[in-house]
Amino acid sequence: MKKTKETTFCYCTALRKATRTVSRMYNKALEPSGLLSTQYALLNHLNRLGPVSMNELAESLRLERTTLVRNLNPLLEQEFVGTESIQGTKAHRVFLTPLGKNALEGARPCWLKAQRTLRGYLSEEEESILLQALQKLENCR
Amino acid sequence: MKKTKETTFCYCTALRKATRTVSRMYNKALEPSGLLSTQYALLNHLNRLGPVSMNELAESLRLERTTLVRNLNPLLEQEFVGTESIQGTKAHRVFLTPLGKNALEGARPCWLKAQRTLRGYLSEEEESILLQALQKLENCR
DNA sequence: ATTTCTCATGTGCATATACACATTAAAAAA
DNA sequence: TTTTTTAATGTGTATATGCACATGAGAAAT
Repeated sequence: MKKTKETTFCYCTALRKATRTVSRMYNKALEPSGLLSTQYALLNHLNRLGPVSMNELAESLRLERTTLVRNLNPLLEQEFVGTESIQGTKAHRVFLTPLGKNALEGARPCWLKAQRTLRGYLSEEEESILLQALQKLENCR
Repeated sequence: MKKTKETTFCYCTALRKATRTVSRMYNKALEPSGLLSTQYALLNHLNRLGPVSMNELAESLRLERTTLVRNLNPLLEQEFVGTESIQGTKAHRVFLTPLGKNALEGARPCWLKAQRTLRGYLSEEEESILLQALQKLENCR
C-alpha cells in the first residue's frame, strides 16, 4: 500500500523565511529611492487601482486595515498619496498624487534591479507556478 | 519579434501578501496550543537541528540574530528551550528542553490542521515547485 | 605582555503586522 | 422621529523584523 509522504516542511515557516530574505533584498535595492519596500508596494498598488476606499485597499492587499493606515501615514505626510471623503458618507478614498507617481517612477529602476535578480534564480515555469501558488494561498481564508 | 513579457507582479509584494494570510491562518490554528506560529517554527527547528549556536540558528532561519534572541525569550522563560555556554568561549548553544518537546508535540495536531488545509489548495506539482522556488529565493543574498 | 582585531552579545530605535476594543456617523427599522 | 444596527474609524497593546551602534571577551599579531 502507498504511504502518504510525510510532510516535513511548513508552508508558514517556508514562506516567512523566504519573505524575510526577499524583503531585505528589496529594501536594500530601494534604498537610493528613499522608499521602503512596503511603501513601493503601496504606491504601485494605488497606481494600478486608482482611487479606492481604505477597506477595498486593505482587502485587496490582504492587509489589516489598521496596518494599512499606519503604513500609509508617512506617504500621506510626504503627500505621495491623498485622501478625499466620499460624498455623504464618512468613508474615505485614497489616491496616488502626481508627487507619488513621480516617486514611484523614480524608484522603478531600483525595484527592477531587485526583481531581475530574483527572476534570474528561477526558470519561467518555476516563476509562473510560484505566482500561481501564492495567489491560491493568499486566498486561504 | 518577440517582446519580453512585461513584469507586472513583484516577488516581494506577492510573497508578503501570501505570507500575511498564511501566517494569520496558522496563528489561528495554533491558538489552542498556546504557541504562536513563530514559536512553533522555532521549537520545530530546534527539534530537528539539536543544540546549535545562536548564530547558526539565526543563519539557518535567515533571521536577524537580534530578532531570533527576542523571539526566543518567551520560550526561554517558559523553559521550552534552554541555553548553555560553549566551553571556554562566550558563545552559547540553544537546545530544546523536554518541556519544549512536549509543547511542540501538543501543538502538532493544530499545525497539521492548517498544513492540511493549505495542501488542499495546491496540486502536488504546485507544492513541490513552490517549495523549490522558495528555497531558491531564500538564498538570494 | 601589550595592542589590535574579531566575533558573540547587548541595546535602542524604527517599521510591519495583527487583534481587541472604543467611538461615531450613516443607514435601517420601529 | 426615535431607536437600533451597521459600518468606517480610531487607539492601545503585543509580536515580528531589521539595522546601527555599543560592549566586552578571546584570539591573533606585535
